[in-house]
Parts: sequence; C-alpha cells; structure tokens
Amino acid sequence: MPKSLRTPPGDALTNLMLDLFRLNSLLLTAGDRLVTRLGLTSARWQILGAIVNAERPQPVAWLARDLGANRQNVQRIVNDLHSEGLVTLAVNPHHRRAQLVVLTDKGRRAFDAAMALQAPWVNGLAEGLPVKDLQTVHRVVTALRKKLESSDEIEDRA
Amino acid sequence: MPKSLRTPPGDALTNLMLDLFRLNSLLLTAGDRLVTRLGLTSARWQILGAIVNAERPQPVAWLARDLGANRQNVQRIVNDLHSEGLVTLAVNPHHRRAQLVVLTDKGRRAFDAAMALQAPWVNGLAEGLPVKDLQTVHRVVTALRKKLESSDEIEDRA
DNA sequence: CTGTTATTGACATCATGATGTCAAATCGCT
DNA sequence: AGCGATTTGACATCATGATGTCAATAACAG
Repeated sequence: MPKSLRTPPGDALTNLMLDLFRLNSLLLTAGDRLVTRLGLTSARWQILGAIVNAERPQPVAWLARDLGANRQNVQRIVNDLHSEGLVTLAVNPHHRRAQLVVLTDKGRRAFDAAMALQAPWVNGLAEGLPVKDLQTVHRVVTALRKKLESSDEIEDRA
Repeated sequence: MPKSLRTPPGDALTNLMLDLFRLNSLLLTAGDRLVTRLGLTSARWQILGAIVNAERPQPVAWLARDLGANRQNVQRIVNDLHSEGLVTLAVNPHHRRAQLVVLTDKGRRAFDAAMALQAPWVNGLAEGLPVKDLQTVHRVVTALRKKLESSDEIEDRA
C-alpha cells in the first residue's frame, strides 16, 4: 500500500497523533486522580479555571466559547458546581436569562487547593524536559489548533 | 499568588496542557467528520487500526492494552463492529473464551477508505510545519506518556 | 492433581463530550 | 415600534471513556 500518499510532514503528524490521544487520556485521568479528594474532576477543574481566568464574571455560553467546548456540557457542569456550592449565579444587567457565573469562597478554596496539588505534580512530570522543546510543542499545538478551528469555521459557513 | 511554586519546565508544561486538550478534542471531531459517511467514528477507526497493525489476530484484551484503553470499552466497540460485519471472531486455540478479532473484507475496505480520506486531510493539516518540529513534539509527547505510564504502574502496585 | 492467582468477556454505572431541538430573551435592522 | 436573526439556557439522545463486579477460563505453584 503506497504510504506515499502522505507528504513527509503529513506522515510525521500521523505518527504523532496516536501518541497524542494516549497522552491526552493519561493527562486527564492523572488530573482526575489529583483532585478527586477535593470533589473535583478534570472537567470541573478546567471550568473553574476558566472562571478564575476570566476575572470578569461571564455567562455560561461565554465560558464555553473560551474553553472551545460545547455550551450544553459546560452548562451541565456549571449546574453541578452550583448545586455543590462552588459557584453562584449572579444577575446579568445586560441579559435576563444569561446569569453570570461567580466563584464562591468554597469554589475559590477548591481551585487554589487544586493548583497547589498541581504544582509539584507538573514539576515532576516536566522535569528534565528542555523549556525550549516544550515551547516548540506549544507552538506546533497552537498552529494545529488554529488550522482546525479555522477550517471548522469554513465548514460552518458552508 | 506565587506562581513560583512551579519550575520553568513545569510552568511551560502547564501552559501547554489546555491547548493540548483542545487540540485533542478538535482532532477527534475532525476525525469523526472525516469517516462518518463510512459508518465509522474516531474510536472505531482507531480500533480497526490496532487490528490491522497487529498483523496477527489478537483477543480484545490485547488490543485494549496496545491502545492503552480500557478492556471494557474496546470490547463494546468490537461488539459493535462485529454486529455490523466489519469484524469476525475466530476461535483461539490457546484460550476458549478469548476469541481472536479478525477484519472482514468489509472491515478492510472501510479501513482502507478511511486511510485514503486521511492522507489528503493530514497533509493539509501538516502543511508548512517542519518535520523537525513535529519530531520534537513526538519526542516530548512520548516522554510524557512514558512518565505517566510508569507512575501509573507504581500507584497500581501500591 | 489441587488450590491460588491472573486473564478474559459480560454486565452495569457514572462522567464527559457531541449533537439536535425548543422557547425565551436579546440584538440588529428597518 | 416591529420583525427576523442570534444568543442563551433547558432538555434529550447518543458515543465514548473510566470504573467496579462477576463468572468462566487459564496459568502456575505446590
């Protein structure tokens, strides 16, 4: 079978992808284990991070866009976080339905605790890897992300 | 908040992870779209790939180990593939319960068709990215994977 | 040969993500 | 002001992945 259908970069990227999927799965389960005793999961943690990172309270749909995730799933997790008191919903002066998601003290404490656990974990994981290489990885990952996102837009318009 | 809890590589890896999750999600949905008209999904495609790649027929549990996935989920998807005629189960002379998973002609055709769609897609995606950088990415990803897998083993023994 | 352990498939449960639909609310244009 | 398009949350469905349990089978130690 002619593997020559692929260009050299295409071939290199193909070889990369399976390992990428596997790394993603490993990172998620490691993250789950890391924060499980805080009542968090990777997904909840990620959403708390988006809330913290935004600085200004945002409605759910905006958080979802920031994360590149589906509105509906983010909504479900935010609802869970709300019923567990990690998050409150504040009235949005600009939109009656789209309430603003705000961290509670409990939510802030949970997020800080997660970050405190994350630091030594990620330090160990990254130990021995040149920062230069990690930056290269970041650059390539971002480039691929941009390409996929822009082709998504093209297909959406179609 | 002292970000100084993290080493420089740890910090670089942290910055990388969110984009990595997002890229993973984008790749999976792009893969789904690519092969959906073949009756495939990313997960099914990946499992067909593992069967092809193994050359010798294997039972489900071995395929799962090759993929770094859960036995139970691979089993479910293999069952689906079986009921759709992409795969047959052959008697294993060494183990009465653990039947061997074998591609049917239909399964082979579906896999080949998927790869034929994948080539131009991945070529476009990888276009302009230096092979050298992609190799660096692969090296880093593999290193991280190895670290996470070995620490998994340690925790399993505990 | 026997008892213990490991492997394997079947079954079940839950968390997450993708997708579609709907009604309410908002926005933009006229 | 009014009307259509867009945004948003609620609800539902399905695919996938992680996890646990169970019984059948196999492998191994004695």
